Amino acid sequence: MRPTGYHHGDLQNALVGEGLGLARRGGERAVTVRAAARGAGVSHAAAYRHFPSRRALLASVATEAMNRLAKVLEETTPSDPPLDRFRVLVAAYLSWAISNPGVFRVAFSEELWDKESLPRLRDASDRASRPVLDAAADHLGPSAAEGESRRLALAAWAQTHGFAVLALDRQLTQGELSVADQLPALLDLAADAVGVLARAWPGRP
Amino acid sequence: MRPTGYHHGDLQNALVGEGLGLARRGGERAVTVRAAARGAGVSHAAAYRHFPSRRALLASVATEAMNRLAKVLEETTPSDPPLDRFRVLVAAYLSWAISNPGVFRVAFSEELWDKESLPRLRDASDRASRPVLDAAADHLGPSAAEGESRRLALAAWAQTHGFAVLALDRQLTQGELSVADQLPALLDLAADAVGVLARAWPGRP
DNA sequence: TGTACATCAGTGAACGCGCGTTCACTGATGTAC
DNA sequence: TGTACATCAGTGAACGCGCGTTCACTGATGTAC
Repeated sequence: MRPTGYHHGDLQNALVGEGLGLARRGGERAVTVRAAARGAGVSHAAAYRHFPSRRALLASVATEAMNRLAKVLEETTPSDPPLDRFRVLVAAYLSWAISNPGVFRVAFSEELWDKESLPRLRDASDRASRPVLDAAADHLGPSAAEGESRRLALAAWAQTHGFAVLALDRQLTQGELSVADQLPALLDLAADAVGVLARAWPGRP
Repeated sequence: MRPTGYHHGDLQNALVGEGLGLARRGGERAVTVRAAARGAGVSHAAAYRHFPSRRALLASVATEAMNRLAKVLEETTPSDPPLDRFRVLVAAYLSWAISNPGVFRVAFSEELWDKESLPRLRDASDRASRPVLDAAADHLGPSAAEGESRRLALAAWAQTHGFAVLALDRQLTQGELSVADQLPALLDLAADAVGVLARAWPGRP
């Protein structure tokens, strides 16, 4: 539909876009039906033509967020040797999380993963974890059991996710520095730590 | 002051206790001045005799939460060999986080670490990280540089915290199982991963 | 090409909710004398 | 031991806020004929 004064044309996507902006500026709690509608220049009742509830809107925002994270990870150069791939993935994950704190948090919002399954969000999440799983499998080589490379991937992911969350929660700074200022040091530490983990992982030939 | 019908006697502590209960049941968003006062059997205006704002109440709740986590970590048996200490600490951290999800989250609430320092919360946090730092220093031995054992401690903490957060956000389950049901498998995986990390850490004699 | 009409995507007003915070107040406490 | 009084810790009502959600409605669109 072409946009007119009255009909918006693509309100559904516009609302998700606004939701991402709200998440960026204020985190999950800022993602409200009314604010998204306001941002899209539309009455808040109009949003209910496209989303049955705030939860549904938040789920779409989270799915888009998770897909963006997945895209960033997929776009890391996959031709590197496997061990370097870990470093590159860690750097991409941390950089994205720290540049997009509110959006990153919404992607993992407990509120959404709580109850029944949201298949599109689940798919986006699987997509995001694929590059790490692949790197682990490549690194351990074809002789490794599948379960073993999955364990390594989980451990590397937890390690990286932990650094991201702790940094966003200001647990790693000595006080005055902003999170972004500390990114280089953090990348060093995290990439080294994941490198140690992967290199020493049981099952490595 | 002795409690009477009119004067409560220890409202400040009672409000913090209620706040912990609210966090336990509903996470950070459930910790409100009005609900805490309600729980303590007092008008909500009364709470303002003891806390100047909701933020101040939440900070006290978070401080108490962090101190409880610290206590749990301190009470792990410190006589084990250093490498086993990591396993024990990881298990204690994860078990506590998964048994007290809402309280665990409040302890790390971004909202509180955001702005100016809250010295008592910072102290509680330092107290919680002490056992891990000590384990890292013991494990690496006296010849290791202080910075190096700090790096290992941070990496081990991030690893463990990452597992905790991912588990609470339902990122590690295949679907049907509850987080608590998966605790044994999670403990295995996380303790192994931290063990691999520590054993292989650069600088280990 | 023109028109009746079903359908769709908006509007604006309203409901009820729980919240943080403030205010003038009142009941209880403890201390100076 | 008794009493006046300052101080402290409560009460209850009120303000204003933003929210999710629903409702009857209206303007725009596109299709059957």
